[in-house]
Amino acid sequence: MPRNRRLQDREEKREEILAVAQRLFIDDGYESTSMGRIAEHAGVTVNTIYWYFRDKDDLLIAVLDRLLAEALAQYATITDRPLNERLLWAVDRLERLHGLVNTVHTRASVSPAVHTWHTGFHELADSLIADALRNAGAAEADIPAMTAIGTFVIEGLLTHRYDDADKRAVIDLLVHKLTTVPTQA
Amino acid sequence: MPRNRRLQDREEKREEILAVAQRLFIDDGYESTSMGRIAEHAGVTVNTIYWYFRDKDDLLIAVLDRLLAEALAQYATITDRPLNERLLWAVDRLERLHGLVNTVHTRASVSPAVHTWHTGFHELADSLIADALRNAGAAEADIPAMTAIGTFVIEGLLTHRYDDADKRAVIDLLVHKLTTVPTQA
DNA sequence: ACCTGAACACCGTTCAAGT
DNA sequence: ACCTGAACACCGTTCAAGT
Repeated sequence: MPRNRRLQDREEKREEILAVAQRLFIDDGYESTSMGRIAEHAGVTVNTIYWYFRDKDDLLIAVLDRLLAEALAQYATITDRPLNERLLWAVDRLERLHGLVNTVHTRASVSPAVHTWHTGFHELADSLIADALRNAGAAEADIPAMTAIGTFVIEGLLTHRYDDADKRAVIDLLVHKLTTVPTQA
Repeated sequence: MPRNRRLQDREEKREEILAVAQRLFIDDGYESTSMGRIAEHAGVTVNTIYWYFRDKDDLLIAVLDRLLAEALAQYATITDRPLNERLLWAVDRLERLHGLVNTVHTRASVSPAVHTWHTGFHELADSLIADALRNAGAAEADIPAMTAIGTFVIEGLLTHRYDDADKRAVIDLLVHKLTTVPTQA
């Protein structure tokens, strides 16, 4: 089957470039990683990368999709844990990627493709957080604003570095304040 | 007074470059603004910029200090307003600069000078928010975590675009939840 | 279909040379 | 002290040419 063999080779090569790009983007940062270095580590010429990917942002999006799929698969295994545990898990899980969070924000303002990915990502993240808040008993009217706050706190904990105790304190306080009914002091 | 004349000229030239850089950084973004375009708009050669500033990050920091001083001066005039009004003011005031927020985060991981500026900025912002929370009657033990949450929500509202009604909803909910004493539902 | 060598336009930065 | 012309090493991307 030459047709299948070909297709598999193509997929393998693409995957290899992707794996190299992912490692370099995470370890050294998107900006500090030149197409030349990716090519070098993958054992190809720069132009070859452009055969498999439209441009550097397209490569970034492919890496992001790869990471997102992996994270979602893992998240599915802990959906029964309490809300604060799940948020802490998400922050710990995504902490290695904090550089990419910034990169997405930066590139989204320049690349329409990254902007689209970013929008889609937040729709997904928002629906996950909204579901979690509903399960934790939050008032329906407050869900959209609460979801935004949850997203911002996760992003904030990712992009600014906090130690484990502080992360837990922030998340516990947030969940406690958001999911209990307030009465004026 | 040739000495003073000289000093004034120098200060004027520096200010002119700075003003051009600030406008271009805000309007077009830090990455999209080349040193060449700044020089062109300021009517000098690229090398001249390097006479007044160490490098592009140093220029960025000078712009940030300029913007911060201006914002702080304006903030001083509204310190008597309630907490949610002040937070909303800050978001509206800084919204034009949302691109620079990202830029600071990106450059902080590459330039030690920007990293130092970013750290100093957050110390200042944290102390302002902590004071505001104390005045609003927040429990002392919760202040650090609350301050982090406040910072993250402001940054989130800046970097993701929300319309006025949504911004207000998020801030009002946040302030309400943080500054009232909760009791279990 | 897949890959390359060589070029393109651009970038931030430097340096010897001028005044 | 201040400014320039010209260069440097690098960047993402393209293209004609090969197989």
